[in-house]
Amino acid sequence: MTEKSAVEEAVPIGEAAKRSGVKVPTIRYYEQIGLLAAPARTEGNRRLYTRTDLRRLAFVRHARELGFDVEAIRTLLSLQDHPDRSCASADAIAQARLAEVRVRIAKLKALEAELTRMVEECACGRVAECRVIEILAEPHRHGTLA
Amino acid sequence: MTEKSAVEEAVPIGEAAKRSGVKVPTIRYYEQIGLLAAPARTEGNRRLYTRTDLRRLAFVRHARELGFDVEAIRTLLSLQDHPDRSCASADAIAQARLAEVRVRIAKLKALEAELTRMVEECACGRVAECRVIEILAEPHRHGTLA
DNA sequence: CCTTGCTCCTCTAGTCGCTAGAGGATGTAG
DNA sequence: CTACATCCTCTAGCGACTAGAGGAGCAAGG
Repeated sequence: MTEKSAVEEAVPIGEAAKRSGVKVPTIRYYEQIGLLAAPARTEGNRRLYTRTDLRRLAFVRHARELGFDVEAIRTLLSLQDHPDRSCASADAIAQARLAEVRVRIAKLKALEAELTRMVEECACGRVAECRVIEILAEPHRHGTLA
Repeated sequence: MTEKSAVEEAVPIGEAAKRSGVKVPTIRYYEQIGLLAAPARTEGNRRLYTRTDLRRLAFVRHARELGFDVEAIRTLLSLQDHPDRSCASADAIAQARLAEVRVRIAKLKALEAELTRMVEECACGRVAECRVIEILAEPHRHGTLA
């Protein structure tokens, strides 16, 4: 340690990755696509992340975990920068995402049911009488599933 | 109609797309990656799909709807061609997929809960007191979700 | 016969959100 | 001073398509 406890504002990208749980190349990628602003650099051209940068990074990570796409996160970040504005659009984005998630869950449950039927009925003999293959081969009306 | 009802074996790619519910470029793509064998062609170099081809196409579509990846479908198709073999690997593939689906469902339910909390608590005032933004900004232990 | 307009052909490049690797510079500890 | 870790930029790849350019074939109407 040279002189930590006192000031020690900014950390290099590896530390930022560790603290945020976002991988190093991913952080650089976010910067490249303009999702995160380019941080300050050292003399030696290395990125230095301040506490503020780290907070944004954590925000992005959390939002990605919730499945928001990059465009949505861009909007959410810019909303965060304007606390006086109405949060109606943030709400709309979250609601839209919630609707998507519910649709996905419903579809996956239908899949689960069909897959369960497949594996339960498979007596694991020859392919000729295999329910898995049979069900897949069945004539199938379009768009029932997925 | 020139002479339909009698023989009328093969259809062009557009018809195949309509009947299978797989889009034209996707059918060509499946051929390109070797998931489907190249069908016969007319003198004028157009693809002609027989009933057998259409059956395979429907099989692939159904499998994709169930979320099997192309590699899994390759295996399932080759199993279908050997009805005398054991169907254990078909069963294994389906079981693996079922496990994946269950994991996805569990994760999505966690997401749903968190998103629901967000939108329910959002009083839709200013961003400053918006729960959606607030929750995203919260310090967050890694890997709880997703 | 000829044009119109549809389907078809091949080929390349783009999508999304990363991830991997090459090839090199910089920083730090022993 | 020499390892070695970490950092830099840049390009290419992943899966499963999708979009578009640029052209050929074909059936039907005038």
